[in-house]
Amino acid sequence: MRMSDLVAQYILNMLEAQDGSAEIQRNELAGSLGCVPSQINYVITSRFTPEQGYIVESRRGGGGYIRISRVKMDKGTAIMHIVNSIGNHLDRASAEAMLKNMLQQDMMALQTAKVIAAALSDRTLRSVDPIKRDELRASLFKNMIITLNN
Amino acid sequence: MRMSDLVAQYILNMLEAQDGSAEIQRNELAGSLGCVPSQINYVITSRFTPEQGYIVESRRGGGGYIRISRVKMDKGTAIMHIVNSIGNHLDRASAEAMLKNMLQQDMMALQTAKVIAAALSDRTLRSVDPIKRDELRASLFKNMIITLNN
DNA sequence: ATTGACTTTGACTTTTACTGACCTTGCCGC
DNA sequence: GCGGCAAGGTCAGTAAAAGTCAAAGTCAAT
Repeated sequence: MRMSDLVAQYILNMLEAQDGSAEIQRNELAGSLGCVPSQINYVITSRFTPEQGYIVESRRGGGGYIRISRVKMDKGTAIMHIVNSIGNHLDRASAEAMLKNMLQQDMMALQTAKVIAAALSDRTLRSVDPIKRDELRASLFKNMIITLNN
Repeated sequence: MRMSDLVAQYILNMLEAQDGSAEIQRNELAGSLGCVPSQINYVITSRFTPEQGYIVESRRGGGGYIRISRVKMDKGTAIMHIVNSIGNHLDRASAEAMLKNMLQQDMMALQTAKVIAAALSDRTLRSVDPIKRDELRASLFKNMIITLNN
């Protein structure tokens, strides 16, 4: 079995045992599984993405950690469908349309929708090269709406 | 648990119990929590900054003290104050500190704070050149929180 | 044999926490 | 005023994490 699969399996087991939330220490886990620490990062960025329904938070420094949580699927399948339909680019008009739709379906509060719309506006993103802008918008949109489930 | 979290927790409890104002004695607190006195300063400078909505006053010498108080303002004023205090750059740590404070002061719903945090995280902004990232973060933060006014 | 996607690695970076030696300030008794 | 004790302040150095990135390796499909 590949090292990356072992690491992923370990995290999945932990999520299973702990109600969808796992907190690990990178160096410790790497040590106990016998791999280099950066392998953990690789596994996380390749297998625990928003597209796959996970939220990852971390902190450096003494007593640091990496926390991985699985989004709850019950009410949230609609959100996962949306996240997966987006791809790597998202233009402003599409983003706004999706947002309007989600609001109409009561998938979020009005205040939340306004905040998201502000983040995705061209005005906010004007410092970003237009070529990169839609890529960033996709990332922003996905990462923001995935939090709505938890 | 980290020592710094213990100290912070102690102070927060005191603020909670005493209507937003806490007075401590540095050496005494360090002694009772089992850390060196300068740890208290570390915690105060890293977690009870003006940016995070606190005012700290102190006096040396016999009968010295450190007083920490939470500043309170009405929501609209506070938002304007925060927006104005942010220049063209905003690093991740400051952004998180401000957000945490706004949440604690009930300036937004938890869901909203989560969405904003997701937008400001280094993970979401990964595709942006680190030099430009803080500039973008400032823009995102300001534009998002300004919508909370209406 | 070549390609290209995925994996593995380790050197280097950044962030956060903790500590102790030394500094400054205020109070008090003489 | 002066000296001494009793606070708190500063700062630089060390340690303890996690993050980044590019080079090298693997392997299946062509």
